[in-house]
Amino acid sequence: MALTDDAIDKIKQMIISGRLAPGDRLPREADLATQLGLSRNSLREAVRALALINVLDVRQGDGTYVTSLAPGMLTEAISFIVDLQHDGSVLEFLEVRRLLEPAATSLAAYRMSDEDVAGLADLLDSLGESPTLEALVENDQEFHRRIARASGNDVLASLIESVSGRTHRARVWRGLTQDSAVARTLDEHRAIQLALAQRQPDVAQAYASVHVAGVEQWLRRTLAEAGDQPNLG
Amino acid sequence: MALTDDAIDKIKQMIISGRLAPGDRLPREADLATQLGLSRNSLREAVRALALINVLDVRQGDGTYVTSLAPGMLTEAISFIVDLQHDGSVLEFLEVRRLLEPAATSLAAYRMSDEDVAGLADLLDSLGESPTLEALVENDQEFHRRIARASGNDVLASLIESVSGRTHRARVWRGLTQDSAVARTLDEHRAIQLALAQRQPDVAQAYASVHVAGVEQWLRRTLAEAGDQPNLG
DNA sequence: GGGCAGAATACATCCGATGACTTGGCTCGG
DNA sequence: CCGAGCCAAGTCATCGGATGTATTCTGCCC
Repeated sequence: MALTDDAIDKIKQMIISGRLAPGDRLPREADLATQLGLSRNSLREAVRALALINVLDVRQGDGTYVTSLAPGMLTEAISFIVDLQHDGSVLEFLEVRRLLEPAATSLAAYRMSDEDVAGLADLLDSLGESPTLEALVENDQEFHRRIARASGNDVLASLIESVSGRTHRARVWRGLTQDSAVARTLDEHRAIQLALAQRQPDVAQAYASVHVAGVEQWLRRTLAEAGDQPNLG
Repeated sequence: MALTDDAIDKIKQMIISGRLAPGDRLPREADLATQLGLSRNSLREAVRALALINVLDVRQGDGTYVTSLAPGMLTEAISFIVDLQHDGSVLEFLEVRRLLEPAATSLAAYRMSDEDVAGLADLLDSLGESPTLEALVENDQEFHRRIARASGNDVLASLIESVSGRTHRARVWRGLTQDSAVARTLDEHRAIQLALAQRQPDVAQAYASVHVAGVEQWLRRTLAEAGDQPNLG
């Protein structure tokens, strides 16, 4: 079907060409439809599709706007797609995460501000003695999110956040079934934070590698033992 | 707006839960609309949005199907989003590519079949003596695509393909403005192929790093000299 | 058995109408 | 003069139905 797809492409081109800048408001549905030579319904399908991947922001009663288009917007969109991957590819996502996370951690050792490094320690402290598994995983995600952001590369941070979401359930599962996992996670977080504080990129990177590889190895072993995959959902 | 968004989410959940498996055909628009309790128009918006990111495959006169959902489908969807990033983030994409590409090349040194390694040599040979810039870039992309695929990690391959698309224009630009770039690219490709053939992961990885870093450094220098960004479009 | 015409099926597109939400201005009381 | 609340305009949300178009299947004809 050419018509609606054309519309999607035209809007995309308007943005790429700069005719529509981030924050700009689009013409009314009716006007834009006329402009592009199609009906309002067809245009709406195009707009909806672009809104799903966060390119457009539709506000009822107000209008439709172009989003910031910052790399950060990649996260949600990619996460949506990533959610649909089957469990069979969790290992692949973990493998990718093992490539990205240490790199980001290394960069963060150079670039993270002293305040933010201290903030990481506070974050870890906030967990208390015997946190719930839920709180732990939440804390885990926030810890890595902050480090990814501190890498100074928004694209990298977005990708990490996206693929991490996919491995989330695996981490919960591990916490439930492997007693030592919780303590080990906490220890490794401490070690990473310390390396960041001491501005040792290589050490921070190594700990990050170990950290992700731990989950990966556990999952590999679990899958091999079980003979098939655990229900990660 | 809850209604259409709900529909998107419901379809997504049907897929995640397994009620809709890859390859399955969805009920007719009218039926599904009734099932989900909304009008055909609204449903169509939801379907269109999911089709844009390759989750659904709509065939006029036939029906709507769930795609394979293989990690490979990530590529097109992510590329679409990546296309919309502004030139300012090209460096960030290159930085990420510099993380992923060497890793994939290293893996390929272990996993690529002998035939495929030989095929890489053929691919490079096919360029001839003095290729056009267009042919070179095309050849360049195919070369890296094959290596990425050979990593055995489809998620990794998809991500590489996505971010590489974004750096494509930068590479063309470099070929146009830096005389030595063409010869250097060819040399580095040869070196990577050779390392793969000799099953030297570390060497292959190093050359891949150098290869990407070359573009990156050139772009950094160019941006610094120009004081602003070249028009990469 | 093969090919073609036509029916059946399903998506594509459009139109017009009505509802719902947001914003901003305007009125009115303090 | 200022603020609260009301009101109207603008815009998207949703619907139902009608018509066009592409694909597939079926059955007839050769």
